[in-house]
Amino acid sequence: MVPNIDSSQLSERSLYLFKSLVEHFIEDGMPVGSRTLARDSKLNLSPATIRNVMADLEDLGLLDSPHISAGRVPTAKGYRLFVDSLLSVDDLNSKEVDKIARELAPKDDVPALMQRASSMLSDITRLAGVVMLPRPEQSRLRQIEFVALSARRILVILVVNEREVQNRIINTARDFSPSELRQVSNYLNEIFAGKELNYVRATILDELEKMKEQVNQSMQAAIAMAQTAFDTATAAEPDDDLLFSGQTNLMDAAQLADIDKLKKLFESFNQKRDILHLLEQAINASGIQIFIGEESGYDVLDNYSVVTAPYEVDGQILGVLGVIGPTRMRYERVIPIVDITARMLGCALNTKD
Amino acid sequence: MVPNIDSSQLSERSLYLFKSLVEHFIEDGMPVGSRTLARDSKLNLSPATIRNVMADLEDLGLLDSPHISAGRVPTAKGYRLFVDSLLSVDDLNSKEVDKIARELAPKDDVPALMQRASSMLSDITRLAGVVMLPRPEQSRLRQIEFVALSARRILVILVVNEREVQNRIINTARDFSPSELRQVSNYLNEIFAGKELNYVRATILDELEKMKEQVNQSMQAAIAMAQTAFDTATAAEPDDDLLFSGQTNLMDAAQLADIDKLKKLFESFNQKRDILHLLEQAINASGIQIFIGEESGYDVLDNYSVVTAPYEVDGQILGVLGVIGPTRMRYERVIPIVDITARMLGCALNTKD
DNA sequence: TTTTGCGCTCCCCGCCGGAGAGTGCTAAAT
DNA sequence: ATTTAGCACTCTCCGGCGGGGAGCGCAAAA
Repeated sequence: MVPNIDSSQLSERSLYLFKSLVEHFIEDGMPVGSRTLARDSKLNLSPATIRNVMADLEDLGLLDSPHISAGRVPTAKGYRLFVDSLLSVDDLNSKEVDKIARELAPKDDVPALMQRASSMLSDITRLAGVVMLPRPEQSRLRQIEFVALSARRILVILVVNEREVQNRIINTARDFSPSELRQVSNYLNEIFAGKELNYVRATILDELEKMKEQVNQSMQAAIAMAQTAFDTATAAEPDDDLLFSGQTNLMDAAQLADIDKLKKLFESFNQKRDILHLLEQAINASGIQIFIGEESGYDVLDNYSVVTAPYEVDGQILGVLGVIGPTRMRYERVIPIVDITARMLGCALNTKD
Repeated sequence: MVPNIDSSQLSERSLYLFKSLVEHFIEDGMPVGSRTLARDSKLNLSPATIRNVMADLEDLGLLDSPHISAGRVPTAKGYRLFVDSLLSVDDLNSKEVDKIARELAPKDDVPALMQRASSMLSDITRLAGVVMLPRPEQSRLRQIEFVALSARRILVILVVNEREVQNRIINTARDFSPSELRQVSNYLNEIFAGKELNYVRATILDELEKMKEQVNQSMQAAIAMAQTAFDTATAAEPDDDLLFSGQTNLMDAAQLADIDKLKKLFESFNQKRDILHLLEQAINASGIQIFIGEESGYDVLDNYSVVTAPYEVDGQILGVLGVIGPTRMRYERVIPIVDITARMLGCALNTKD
């Protein structure tokens, strides 16, 4: 892999021209020629000079030409340099900031809030939005309750993280009386409240072992029953952790050959696996993260870019959100939108506690 | 609107030719000419004769030709006649039946089962699958419980229809003691168990009024509190009642102009409104229902057909499922698949009770 | 170092012309 | 009265051709 280009390796003039070229291309999607660039840039240079510069930039792998006489187009590496060193980020339209703030008012439950955030992102950027839900590993058990539905069917309720509620219905081998159930829930709440779900699941059997002599038979059976509840509860949502929206925005300019790539992209949205892995990479890098084209390593993302930002509460990163669109996107607009949406989502989650 | 054609209005020969034409077109998507038809149909007729017949069929509005010299293509009305009177339905490949049966084994909770059914449909038909979740109006309250999370936050649990559980967290104006909560839930369970959710919501205030003198103050407050729970519970899922899958299957042959129509279709999947209305029409017509092209009245569905079947438990229709694809689909395959999936889903829902 | 001039390459578009597929019509055949 | 054969006609779908336009690279001049 050829190394990325650092802006210090290039003359000011080259950088300036490169920047206007990229901006120009992002604007109207056509390969940019030396004439156009000469006309539009304020430097008074002839097309020939600019051709020389562009030839150099092409040698560095920043530009490419679709065919020998067709103007230049930025490569993925070119976009990389552009967003890393040359981008002047827009101030956000205050109307848009207001809109985000309004939509992300902390009035809903968590899933609805996430859904909102995703729709937000896609609406404002006119691209596809994605939100990774807070990772269940960080879920702490707050309270557990049992409700007897009938003799042998018990509803197990897990209150997690102050706000989320999960429940499972369990068919038991024998009856449990209400007082037994109350006893078990008291016992479990005492030991496990505030602990991580995964920890609870892992240790609940050990506990049972330890308690073998101290508690009575029925209690043991009840705890074993509770364990199956945890097993299903913690294992049950491996695929429900990404929220997409606005995929149709990507169908706007899609032409002939693109449709096939787009189909593959949509399919990877459905399978979620690739996108999830990508976002997981972004979760630890604090701040905006940008994956450009094939450099992400996932070839469904060839010609598409992903702009992400983690959202956090009390400095604790809960998840990642972002936007997916063609590499040729208006980064200077998209970046602040993703950024502020992540912040506001953090706020919304915070004030709810 | 021109009336639909009844098969009795046409000669046997016309019908036979029409049928082979439609089958041929469904097979390979190209307009069918008189030569091809003459060759393939077992009748020994010359192309010229067949041209005459086709001209008649075109006059009746069953066929259309893209341009003057391009063979014929069925119109929506043509497809209508085809599926109503001419279709010979395939026996289903037993491997596929097995697959459906296996996937719809009643091991999951209801939402997962529905999701499975939808994926099923799209996988086997290679079209888009859709499942309408059981209508909440038919939900009967089975049990209501309160769990105190903290002084002023109460978790309300509604057990509905034996298997579904809904819950809401309510912030209350004042504290409620556990015993108060138990009192209220006992009271409500006594009165409302087995009643429809909407009925409960509508009458809970009246009840409160009636009881004004008979019960104490705290009880009244508690019931009022419970009402807010019902309001959110019954009003909260107006958009979460359709499950799509396999949309990407529709991107297969989509060409140039189609991409725009397809985008509109996808958008209407997201908004759900139109499709929901359509499926609601199908809920009362028992058995397979087919909407062909623009005859559905929704112009996003121009050039697309929807094949639906209601699914039921104990003769009680719970919802509708189906498949969406181009009008040019293999009805003889799709229809039995939708049919059997609906039946099996009914079974799966049944054995769970 | 920059510009000018020039020749070259390639895309795009419209045009033409022929092949192919299919039609409609008329007149002949059954 | 049907059915068929024959024929002229209409359209689409290439492939080839050619000019215009955009843009490049290179070399020589400024």
